[in-house]
Amino acid sequence: MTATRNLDAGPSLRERKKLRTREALIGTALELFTERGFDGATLDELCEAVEVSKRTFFRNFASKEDVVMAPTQDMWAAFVDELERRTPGGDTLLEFLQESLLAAVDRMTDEDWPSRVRLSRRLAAKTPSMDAHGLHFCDRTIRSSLSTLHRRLAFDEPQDPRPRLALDVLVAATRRAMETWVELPREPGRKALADELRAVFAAIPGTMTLPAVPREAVAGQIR
Amino acid sequence: MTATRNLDAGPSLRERKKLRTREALIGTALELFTERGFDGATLDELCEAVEVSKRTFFRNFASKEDVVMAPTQDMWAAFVDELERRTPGGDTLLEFLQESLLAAVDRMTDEDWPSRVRLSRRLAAKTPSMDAHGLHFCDRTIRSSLSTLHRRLAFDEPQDPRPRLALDVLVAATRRAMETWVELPREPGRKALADELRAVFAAIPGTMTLPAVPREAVAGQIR
DNA sequence: ACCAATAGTGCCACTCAGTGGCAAAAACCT
DNA sequence: AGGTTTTTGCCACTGAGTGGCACTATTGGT
Repeated sequence: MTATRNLDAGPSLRERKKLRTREALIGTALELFTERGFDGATLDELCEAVEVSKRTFFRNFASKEDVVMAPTQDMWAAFVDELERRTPGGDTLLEFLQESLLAAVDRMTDEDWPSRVRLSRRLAAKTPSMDAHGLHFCDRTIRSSLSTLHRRLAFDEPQDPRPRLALDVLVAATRRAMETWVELPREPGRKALADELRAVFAAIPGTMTLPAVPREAVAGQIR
Repeated sequence: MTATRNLDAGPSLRERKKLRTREALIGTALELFTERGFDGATLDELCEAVEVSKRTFFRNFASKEDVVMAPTQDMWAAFVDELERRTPGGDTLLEFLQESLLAAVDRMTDEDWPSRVRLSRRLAAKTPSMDAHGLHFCDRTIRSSLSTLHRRLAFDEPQDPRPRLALDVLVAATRRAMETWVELPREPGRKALADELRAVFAAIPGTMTLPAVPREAVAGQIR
């Protein structure tokens, strides 16, 4: 008479097992690709290392790029979720988005999330197709967030491009913050990433008014 | 005694021939993919239609996506070129970037550039891998523009994220403008695109201060 | 007009990402 | 235990992209 788990929750054995192979695929992929390069290792090799069929890989991930992007995607998923839950505190939309993203980063409690993101971003920097995949995922996140915003917030006109631009600014700032965070020495964690994010966020308003000052033209003059 | 074309310029016969097959590939690709879908037509079919070997295709374009993106890429290349040539008129960086982009659009004099871009963008909207490719190209453009800006303009600190954010904003605004331009009726031309761009550019400053107003919470309340 | 150098092309075989179908196995629920 | 469902493995297949080599066309010099 095995205990029925109708209501008492807890993920089923099946689900845990699936999660475990998923995690194994992500971890091994990051190791393997970091070691031999994204193009230097084939999917067959990865699947052999994890002892899983290629078919199973594609039931977990949409593409070879996808598995590497998983850590970053977790963060963006949490961000969208935060947008869904939080109520804006009477400030500007941009501040609301920033708070939501910081909250999302704060939810990435998995111990080796930072190091995985770092490996992932470094790979993306070297592999065009992976970077493209990441960009496209950001774009999908923007669209999904946009519909959430339109559902939960009140805007004057439905065609206003400003909410969308605000999301683009947020994503750009985040990418920028990650870029510098990845290069930081001593493998910093979530906290340091949050600091980088706040620093870039603080620079946003000044972006609009930044003057364009040409370098002394004479300096380049001949003779 | 064939005329030697040492100095008298003009593209050589070889170059013109190459250009012609390149144009043929772009035009036929847009037709074919629009008709049967990006994934519905294979490269072999395209090559057969243009009477060119697949090998030749890949000498002209880096990927299947690349050929479709060519028209948009032309515009961004002109933009980078404008950044190189123009001198900022004492305004803000963002205005300088906007002027440069409008100038680039103005240089797209090829008669069927607008319709090609339209087809291209519509395909990208339906094909994730193509959209990703386009995004990645925008990112490459940003990086290239950034180094041009750092060379030609004077910024206080080299690590300042604001120039980069400004470029991100420009690209986001441009994508947004194109999105609505593509959906316009009656197949408008460059002029209409410039108008859309100006409209979105005008909305940029307001993006920073756009308030986040929650929809009446009671509306969603149960009972 | 002819020739040597060079750029561009076609063809062929190959690797590898990604997909569909079906049968085997594992986990689930009485 | 037994019947159901979910997950996996295997196999064959399509199609993108690459490398190599021989072939042709263009070019510039003589």
